[in-house]
Amino acid sequence: MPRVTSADIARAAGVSRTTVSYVLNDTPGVSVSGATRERVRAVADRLGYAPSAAARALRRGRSDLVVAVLPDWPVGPVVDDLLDHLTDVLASRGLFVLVHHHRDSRDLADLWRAVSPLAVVGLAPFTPADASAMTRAGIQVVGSVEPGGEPGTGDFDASQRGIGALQARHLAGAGHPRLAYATTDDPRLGRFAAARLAGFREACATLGLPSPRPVAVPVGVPATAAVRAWSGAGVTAVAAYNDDVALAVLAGAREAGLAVPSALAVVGVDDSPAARVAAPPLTTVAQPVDRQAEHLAAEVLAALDGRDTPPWPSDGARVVVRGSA
Amino acid sequence: MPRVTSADIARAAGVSRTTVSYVLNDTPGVSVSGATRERVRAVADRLGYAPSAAARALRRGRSDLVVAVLPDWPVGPVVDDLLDHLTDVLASRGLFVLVHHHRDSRDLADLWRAVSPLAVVGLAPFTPADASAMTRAGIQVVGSVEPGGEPGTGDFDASQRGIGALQARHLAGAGHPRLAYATTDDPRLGRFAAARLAGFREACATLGLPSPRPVAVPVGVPATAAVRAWSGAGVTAVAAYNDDVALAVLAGAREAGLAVPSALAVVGVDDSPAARVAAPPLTTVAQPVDRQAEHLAAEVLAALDGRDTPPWPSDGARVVVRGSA
DNA sequence: CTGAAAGCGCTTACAG
DNA sequence: CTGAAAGCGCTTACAG
Repeated sequence: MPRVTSADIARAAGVSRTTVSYVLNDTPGVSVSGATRERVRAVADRLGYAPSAAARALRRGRSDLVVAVLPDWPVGPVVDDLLDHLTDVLASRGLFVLVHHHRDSRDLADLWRAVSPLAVVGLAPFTPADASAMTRAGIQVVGSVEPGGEPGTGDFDASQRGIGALQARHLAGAGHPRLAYATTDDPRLGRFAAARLAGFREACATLGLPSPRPVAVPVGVPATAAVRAWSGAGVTAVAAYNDDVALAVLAGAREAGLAVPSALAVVGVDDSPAARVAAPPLTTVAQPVDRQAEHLAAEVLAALDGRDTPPWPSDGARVVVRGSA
Repeated sequence: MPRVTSADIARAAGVSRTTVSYVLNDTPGVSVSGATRERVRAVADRLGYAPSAAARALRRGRSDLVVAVLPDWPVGPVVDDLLDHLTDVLASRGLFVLVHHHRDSRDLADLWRAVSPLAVVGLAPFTPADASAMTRAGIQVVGSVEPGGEPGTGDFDASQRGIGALQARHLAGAGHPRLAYATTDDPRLGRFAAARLAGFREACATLGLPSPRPVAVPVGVPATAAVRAWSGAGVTAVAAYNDDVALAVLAGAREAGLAVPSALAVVGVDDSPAARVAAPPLTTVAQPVDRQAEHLAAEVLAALDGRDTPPWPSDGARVVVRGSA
């Protein structure tokens, strides 16, 4: 069966397509008699009419879509929250958020052949090439772009580094002279983990502490060997890439018979539910997801309205002190 | 600046729009001279041409989009994996998967005004109304539909119930005569949690055990009171909605001074990294995400090709026995 | 081997 | 208050 179009509605309702459009879109400033309105709606309903998104977008010259591009690594619970929030905020402007899991190796350009979003939100920095291609295609780009393709710059990386620095300062503030860093063994997390580590090491340097080499700790298995090695090297505190890694360190300490936090202090990132009920409860870094989401939404709205983008919320992450450090 | 169109390319390259389309789409069966091909591509590149997805879709009568609709509740780590996988598999057919976090209250119909997917994958059952509206709009619907709007039927619910049943059988098999069920306190999880609970209670009945009333256990805080109540009522084993809830029960047992599993056995769902390194390591139910994703992809492909949909993988979830039960 | 033309389904000035 | 017509940008039969 062929698709039901607005012409079908018009014919069946005995009006023009113009009127159908006016009624179905509640176009302001036009007056259509109540009876006609009702008839058009009834017919549309009866025929199961669904307007063509493609035709709408083509004619209007824009869509109501915002695409959020997720990076090539496991994002963790924080990002899901963030996307939910973003969806809610943009919904109030009639926009729909669609998320693309950018795991495959295809070029983003291919995606834009399939969908024309009004704006794109990057949860990880875009390459300059991707960013300029999108801009030229008339898509608003929100989220950071690596200037010159070099990591380590931009708001996004800055905020990640801030997290690492927070961990270092907390641990140093508790009097630990020798820190370790437990990073992830997931290769996809490369640059994300790198930013947190970099912030951690910079802070160590600033504090006059030795900058540790990172140790890769797989999640879901007790990091017993790593804990023993640290213990042997005089390390009394370790910062982890995230809570899952921190939990693996905690389990390693348990296996190795090291008391936490007296013999080994541990601090994670994410403030996950599991971290809150660990033994001992995990000290961790919490990111203000709500504020981040609101900021992202504000950036999208600003870009669409041609206003200047608001500055990043500065005082974002904070240490949640619990039992482990 | 106005959008660059294929007409601009044609003009600049001194060819017709037909030729531009042939070259840029690598249309098979047409022969365009190598020189022309090169020139067209060069011009398109120089001008930063990006074809209009809307026009393409309108003309072709279909898009290359598959929208996955996430339900109104926190999905957990399993679903992220599943979506990544689905994205990969469908990419090999030139399809793009876009995820919609269906948290807002808007009708799905509104979404279809903004985007016309080829198919929609529901990670939770669709209402019959939504399903039929999508079908009438020419969208292939994959994933279960509630027949008559009643929960509890369909492949999806069946598989969720299987999880609850698995927990009950495992606990009963270990000789526990009196079981408890710890459900989530998240109101959004309503029917999802309900399906697991229903499966659990049915299995209890079949096994001749009393069917417990569920107790809501918030995640991230030790469920000490709940544990004490169970203990006082002679309960020696509890099944949890998921690992986060199970971890909260574990923490409650710790606080209440109950040894796990000897005084209280606990079994979760998800096989999360945190569960694997808990103290004691959590016994849990693992779902075969890869197989589920492959099945979902197969369903989409079958729907698009007009073939019959393959049956659900039957032997899905399994208990991973660790230290807690 | 290449081009002129039709048409996908909508919205919106414009004319009555 | 309502309708005829143009045009968004593409692809693809069709004609040369």
